[in-house]
Amino acid sequence: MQRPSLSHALQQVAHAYRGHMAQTIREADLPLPGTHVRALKAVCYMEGCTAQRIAQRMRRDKAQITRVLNDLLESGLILKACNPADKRSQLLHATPAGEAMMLRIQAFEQQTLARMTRDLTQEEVEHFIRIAWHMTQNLEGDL
Amino acid sequence: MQRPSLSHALQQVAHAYRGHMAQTIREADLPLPGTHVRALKAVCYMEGCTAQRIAQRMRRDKAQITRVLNDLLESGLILKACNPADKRSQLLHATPAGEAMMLRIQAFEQQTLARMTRDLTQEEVEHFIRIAWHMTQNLEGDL
DNA sequence: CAATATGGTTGACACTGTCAACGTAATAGA
DNA sequence: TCTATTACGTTGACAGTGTCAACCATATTG
Repeated sequence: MQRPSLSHALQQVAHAYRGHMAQTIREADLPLPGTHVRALKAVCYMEGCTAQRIAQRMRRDKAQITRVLNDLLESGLILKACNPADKRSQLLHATPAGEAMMLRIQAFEQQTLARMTRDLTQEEVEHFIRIAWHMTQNLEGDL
Repeated sequence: MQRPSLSHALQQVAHAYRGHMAQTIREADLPLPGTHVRALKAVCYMEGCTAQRIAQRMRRDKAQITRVLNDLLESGLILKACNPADKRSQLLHATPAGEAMMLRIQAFEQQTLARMTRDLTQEEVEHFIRIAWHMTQNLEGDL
């Protein structure tokens, strides 16, 4: 553990991002936890969005996705519709309220991202994203 | 949300790292959650280590640190000793069992980090760490 | 000494994440 | 076609993570 090790740096920045977003959202009286935000984002921006596809995209257990989606459903932010191509699954769509919520949250996210990268160049940020993605791929699959 | 946005990349890589470490440790039958590992690391490598200092370093609530330390105490991995300089606080030390555990876990962590960065240059990793640290700093403090 | 601040503990709670079991529906093979 | 297998979503149970508020004991300051 040198001073800023990779693992430490990773945990800190992820935690800082989560915390900042959570606080921003809380202060705006939008009671929507982080996972819900990410799921709503997926519903808004993925074509033919189903629970399974969200779970794959977020690399999360489908059980968690089910519960999050039910919360969003109860909050009136999304709707489930029959999937004509597969009666087991449901196509997900955002309601107008969901779209509006998404827009507000997007603004907060942009704000957080802007602050986070305020003195970094576009190249540095892209480099960071590329390396993060690379490391994610490297850890994928069985051990 | 372009394809790999900064927030998505960040969440994915942090999640992948956590998951990989957790699985590695679980497969080795070392029932020690991630937070416990990080706290034990702090106890092993910080001079004059107290609960407060761990909380500051990890940027976590001191309540959580208390509980984690009590778990480590019950597992016989650390010891609390009176702090002659301040009777309110306790100096933390790793037991031989704690040191041994730390060594084993360090090996797993090195393994995970090596896999994660296997096709990245030293410069790329250092660049990543520096940017991560920078972003953490940028998000610090009040909103 | 009184007021305040700090280190640590505890209780309560919300959020995150995973596993196993289940019902239903799709699909592949005999 | 009929069965076996696979896939989608749901539910229950549980472990782990993270924070807030209240509290006690000790330090520190005025």
